[in-house]
Amino acid sequence: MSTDRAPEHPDVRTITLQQVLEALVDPVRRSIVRQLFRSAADIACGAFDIAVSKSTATHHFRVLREAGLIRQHYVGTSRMNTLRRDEFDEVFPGLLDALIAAERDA
Amino acid sequence: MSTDRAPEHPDVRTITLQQVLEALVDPVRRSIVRQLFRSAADIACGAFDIAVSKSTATHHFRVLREAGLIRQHYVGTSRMNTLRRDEFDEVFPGLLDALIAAERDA
DNA sequence: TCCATAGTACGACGGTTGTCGAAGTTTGAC
DNA sequence: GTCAAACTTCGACAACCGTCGTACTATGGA
Repeated sequence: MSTDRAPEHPDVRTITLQQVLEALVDPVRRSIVRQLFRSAADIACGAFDIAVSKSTATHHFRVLREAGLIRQHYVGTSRMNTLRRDEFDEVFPGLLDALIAAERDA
Repeated sequence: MSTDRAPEHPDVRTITLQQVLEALVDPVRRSIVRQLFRSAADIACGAFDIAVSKSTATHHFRVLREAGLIRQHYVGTSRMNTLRRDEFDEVFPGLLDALIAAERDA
């Protein structure tokens, strides 16, 4: 009975720098963003290389989504993740690139 | 008896992005950085427009100093603060500008 | 229908951090 | 030498955050 499984995605223009920094100060969440940044395709929650439990991972994805950094949609039982790169860059120009560049070899 | 009042200033090249983000995720510390960014001259600790007690301010300045963002030196009883902008930009190119731009009207 | 897979929701717990006040130190001015 | 100004240091306290396990839901395949 198709419940609404589509999560809320905020308009990036309503996101504050405070939210973005709170999201990206966590190394696990930064790792998720880096993996998305490097990947051409979307990545399922379970396919990330992160060293935390599933419930913790769910928490991190929610924080990233609410900070306007990622978009999520279901494919079967898998939740796919995309970086909202272009939208984000319009509101915070240069920020994502500078952050990624700062950890190029991580 | 001139005790050594010169505080430790880390080489910016040894600073991690993690440290920088932990420093800048705090709105009070970001406000300090913004005020320094806009000012041509150095600013004494007591001359900043921040809404915290002196002991809390001391704490914030230490965090910023240890994150390689500011340089401090005494002039009389006043501790003057400078943004280590050029050095910082070399290690984290574009980051400071992007962050300042994101809160241009704050 | 039954079950495995993929995630989410909900407490709970522990460590970290921002905050303050009180007390101490250093400097410069009178 | 005395005193005020400018910070720092040192606990203490409260709030927040990342973490986990357990229980739950939804989907798709056998």
